[in-house]
Amino acid sequence: MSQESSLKRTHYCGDLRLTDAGTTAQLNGWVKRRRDHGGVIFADLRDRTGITQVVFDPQIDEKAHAIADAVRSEFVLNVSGTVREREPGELLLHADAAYQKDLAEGMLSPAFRSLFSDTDTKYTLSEEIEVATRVEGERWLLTDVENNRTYHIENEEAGLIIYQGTVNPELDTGEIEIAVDSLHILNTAKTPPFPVEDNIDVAEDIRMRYRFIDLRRPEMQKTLAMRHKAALAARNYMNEEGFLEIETPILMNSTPEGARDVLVPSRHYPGRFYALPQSPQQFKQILMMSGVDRYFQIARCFRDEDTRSDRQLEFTQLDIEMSFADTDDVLAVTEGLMKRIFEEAGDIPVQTPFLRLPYHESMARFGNDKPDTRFGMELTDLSDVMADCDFQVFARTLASGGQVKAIAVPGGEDFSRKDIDDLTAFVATYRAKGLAWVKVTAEGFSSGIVKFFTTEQLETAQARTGAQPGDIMFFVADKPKVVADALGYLRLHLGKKRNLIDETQYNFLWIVDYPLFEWNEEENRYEPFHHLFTGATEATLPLLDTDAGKVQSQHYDLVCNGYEICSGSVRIHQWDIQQKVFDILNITPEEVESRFGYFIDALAYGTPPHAGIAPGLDRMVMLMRNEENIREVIAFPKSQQGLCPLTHAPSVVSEDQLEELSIRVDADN
RNA sequence: GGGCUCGUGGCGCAGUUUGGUUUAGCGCGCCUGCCUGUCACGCAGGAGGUCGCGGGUUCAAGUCCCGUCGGGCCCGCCA
Repeated sequence: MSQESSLKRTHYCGDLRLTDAGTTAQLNGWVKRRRDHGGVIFADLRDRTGITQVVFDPQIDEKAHAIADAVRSEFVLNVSGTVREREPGELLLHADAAYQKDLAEGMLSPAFRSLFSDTDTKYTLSEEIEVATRVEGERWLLTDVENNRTYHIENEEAGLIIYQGTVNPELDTGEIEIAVDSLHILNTAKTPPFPVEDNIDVAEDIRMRYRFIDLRRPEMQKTLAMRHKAALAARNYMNEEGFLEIETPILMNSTPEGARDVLVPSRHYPGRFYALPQSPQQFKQILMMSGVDRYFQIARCFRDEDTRSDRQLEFTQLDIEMSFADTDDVLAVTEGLMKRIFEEAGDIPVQTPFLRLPYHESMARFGNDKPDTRFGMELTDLSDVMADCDFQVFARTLASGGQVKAIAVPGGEDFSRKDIDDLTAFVATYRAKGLAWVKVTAEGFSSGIVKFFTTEQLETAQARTGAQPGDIMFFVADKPKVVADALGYLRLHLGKKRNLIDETQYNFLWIVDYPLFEWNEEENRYEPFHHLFTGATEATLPLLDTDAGKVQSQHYDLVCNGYEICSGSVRIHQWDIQQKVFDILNITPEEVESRFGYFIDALAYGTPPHAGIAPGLDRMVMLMRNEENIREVIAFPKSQQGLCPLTHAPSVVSEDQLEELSIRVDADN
């Protein structure tokens, strides 16, 4: 047998079960931990599927045992041997469920101790006892440190069941082990900077610097596998629905609209640059003009803007476009896609169709267009009742065209002065100048500002916010945008902080009926609310000529648990309407020609009505994995400053390379 | 572009407020030895630190000041 074939594994480390006992098996993997008992050595062998305990016993193979002496964490091993049943958990005794308290507190009562010694004096517990809770209220591991003995305790209907044995109920493979008769150390390893296990407390930059070790952790392997499954589910679904996967260029033209482009210098054309796609928007529309009918692509997109915990310089979208389709068609396909991905990759049941919420209603009730609807605390408008109140902050704001809105926080009566100060600082980041509050107590309203309001005003506030005795009402008075931001983010902040959110819930929600244009106060002109090629609803199309601000677009966003996960629209496919949009936006024919010439030209050669959408893969995986940080679901993410912690990209290039590109670097920057 | 925050053995932290009894401490990990049933093994012993970097104040700086680099969160930005 060649070396290569002799190392071929028969199973993955997570595969073996009791039914395999008696057979032989060969495993490859990394050593999670080695436990040397002098006479016998245990090691937990890990690969991406799980862990199997391997035993090096000199009575089985003296040579393997001798080699195992040198084995350390993260060594790469090949082992073969017999799959052996572990000693089953020997039932030791039953105990009353009342002893749960002993276990929870880790302080064993004399009565609990005597249970052990009454069974058999050899089980007498020493003074040094460690209790580890495996599952709260259900399973514990009790270790008698001095006697070096371990007991598994389970809470079942009959009470606590205590057993002793070598089965490890924590491992899927815990009923067997491998009695090793042959060991090859395939490679040694330096001591890892942190242990390869879940729930480690290690700074993110350390994890990123050693990402190849970090990714070995079971949770990370799970994420990588889920990401793969999500992409696979999407591909299969789109294929079944008749979509063609087509690649579009990574090197394309810079578009001055929108986010900053990531630029790539051209060697053939000094001073000219390619841009990496912010999305394949124009190409996918051209594919519709090209008769492709239904297109999709798992597309890498690039936006050179500062990152956030849910934003990266490069990210992945499931880019979709379909011809002869309207809003309902796109939403239906997307709902099916979400159902398929979340159920297949995340094992998360999804009910379709999704609710549709008009943009203005979302803004009014939640302060933004990506509401987390897993909890209440909705925003309520009090502008009408507060207009003639004696609280000058409110009255003056309202007199100058502002707004007063409020939310009620359940159980917020216990907020201290400092809590409220902290929350005031929190809303200040959204430019709110203050945060007024009134507590609702059993005795009535309580706050320094109660005297400025009539009872009727406060009762109306209570009725509208739904505040109950024991709650607190927070008010913000300002320009509508500030009120929406401040209270919207305060709602989210408190929802998380006060544990009002059911983490197991997935609330999918369409946001629809967006305006087509947004008025830019400073520059005194309209701007596209989304992009230049978004179509208008048929009903509001005539307003293009009369009142552009009131035109509704055929744009839609899909929101889940506070994250925008898809964004799309029915596109403009008629030249005359596109022209009107350019006119309203004051884009001159010369500009149109130079920026979108090819696109406008194509539009005139028989463009079918078409519509599309782009679900964000990263955010979907974040949601399914319950992660709040996008870096957790990307194999090799960049830091907040856009650096690759592993390769240190971007890097300085040679003078020769720069010269070829006709680029001179300003050394001061 | 801006605000906040962190940086102390391999990792996680304490010490910095008010400069000096701290020889910079603790837990984990690591190394050596012992141990045949552990799975967070145990026991005994041991090694390991330019306190991010540079400058300054001072008799004296991990601690105070200035600058700088790096990580994170957020605002702006992200059609």
